[in-house]
Amino acid sequence: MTAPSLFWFRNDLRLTDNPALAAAIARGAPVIPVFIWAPEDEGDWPAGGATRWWQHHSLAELDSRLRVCGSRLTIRRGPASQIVPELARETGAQAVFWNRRYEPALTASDAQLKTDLKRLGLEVESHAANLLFEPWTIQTGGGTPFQVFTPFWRKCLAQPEPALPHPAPQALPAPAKWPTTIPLDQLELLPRIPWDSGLRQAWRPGEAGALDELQRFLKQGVADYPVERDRPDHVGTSRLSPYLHFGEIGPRQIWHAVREFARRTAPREGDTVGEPYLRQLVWREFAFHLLYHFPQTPTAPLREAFNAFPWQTNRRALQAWQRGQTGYPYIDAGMRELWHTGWMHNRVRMATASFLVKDLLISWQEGARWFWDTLVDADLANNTLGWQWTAGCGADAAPYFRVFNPVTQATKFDPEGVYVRRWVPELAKLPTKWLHQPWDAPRSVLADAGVSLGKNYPRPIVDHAEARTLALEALAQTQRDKAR
DNA sequence: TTTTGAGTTGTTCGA
DNA sequence: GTCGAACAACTCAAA
Repeated sequence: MTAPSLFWFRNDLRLTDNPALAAAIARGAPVIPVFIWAPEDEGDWPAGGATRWWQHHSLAELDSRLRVCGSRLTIRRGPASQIVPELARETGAQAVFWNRRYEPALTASDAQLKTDLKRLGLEVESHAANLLFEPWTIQTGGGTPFQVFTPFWRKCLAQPEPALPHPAPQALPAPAKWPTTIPLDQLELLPRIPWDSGLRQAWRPGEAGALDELQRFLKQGVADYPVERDRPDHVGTSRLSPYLHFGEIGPRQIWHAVREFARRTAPREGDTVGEPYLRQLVWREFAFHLLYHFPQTPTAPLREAFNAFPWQTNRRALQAWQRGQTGYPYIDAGMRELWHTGWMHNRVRMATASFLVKDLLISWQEGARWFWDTLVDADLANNTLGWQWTAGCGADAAPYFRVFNPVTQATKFDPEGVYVRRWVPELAKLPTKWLHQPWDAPRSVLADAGVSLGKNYPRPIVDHAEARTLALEALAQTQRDKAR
């Protein structure tokens, strides 16, 4: 009887295009798929509530998919440095397979574990699955990491095309005896008080959900993406971010599906259907590249001048922002969409982030923490890049004078107010003309719409024009201090 | 080494 | 109402 192999599932909860899993199967020995729940291994970034919810359902779906292949998922509780060697001993496994992770704490612990396992006489194989280009493979001509997106993008395009995705295995060879598993419920990933109904309505975690979403996007979204992606009131984006985060779909699958779609629908030379979307996919690559090369950035600004920025501590304002009670309907709509569905349209993420950082002068780290806890797609690399970009302290950041105007953004990207009415129902009856700035509405209009400012909807917690001036002064000061 | 061109997503003001 | 310029200066990447 051949000794089995362990396959350790992490952020690659899929059977399709899973190279380490394919390699484990190809080894010819029985394969034992394992998942280890170990929040303590995640360092300063243990999974937030929305992430835990998704994780639970994703694992359930993965287990049923594995069962179709004659296999099953073994679940254990961490830390992984202990559990993996323990499981190897228990099952008599000779080899361990996994796909690589790229977050600083995790690359370090994976490297350590690899060394430890080899010392125990085990074979260990790690594979590339979750990025198109691993962070160390893309370099400037000078051999340094990129800090500006466009040259990074061009360099990526100059690489050989990412490999074609592996097909999903039909079957996994089962061991003679399965190790014991913890029941999924015992991980207690689901909320005790049931606040997750909005999430359940909005999402179907798991590989099948991911593939359906990709098909939906190819059919209805990708061609109009350059315009439609800016409309939070439409479904114009891919909505693949949570699936990508958990690895229920791999970037290579998306890359080649989009390329193939573009070839079929626009066979002309030089046509760029799909390219704007692929560019966004490469922004994700850029985020991982930056996090890998600048591992301090989840908590520290890349531009050190910002260490001296006079961020305010204001619990009441922070809370108003978190709860969608700022008095700016577009901002509140976004924050409530986030709370309700675990996701927010990217257009609105920028506006809400800009509001926290520039209107309230609350640090981007506070915002990043809140997003981390509430997003189903919470991802250290993307979250860090996004917040530092908005705050103006990151790589390739927005110029400091770029302050989003919550009313202008709303009228531009939610022109009929569909988005705001969906998430801020207390304003639903306001005419569109006043919807995005109810404080300017005539009293009679407010009364007719049943809106009583300060009672059933707040007055603005700051005056945007004043806040903008203050922010610009503080930011200009930071620039001057640095220059000195 | 030095130089040059360029850089995701905006807003406001004044002509 | 529309449009272009100003809002800074810096740093990156490549020639």
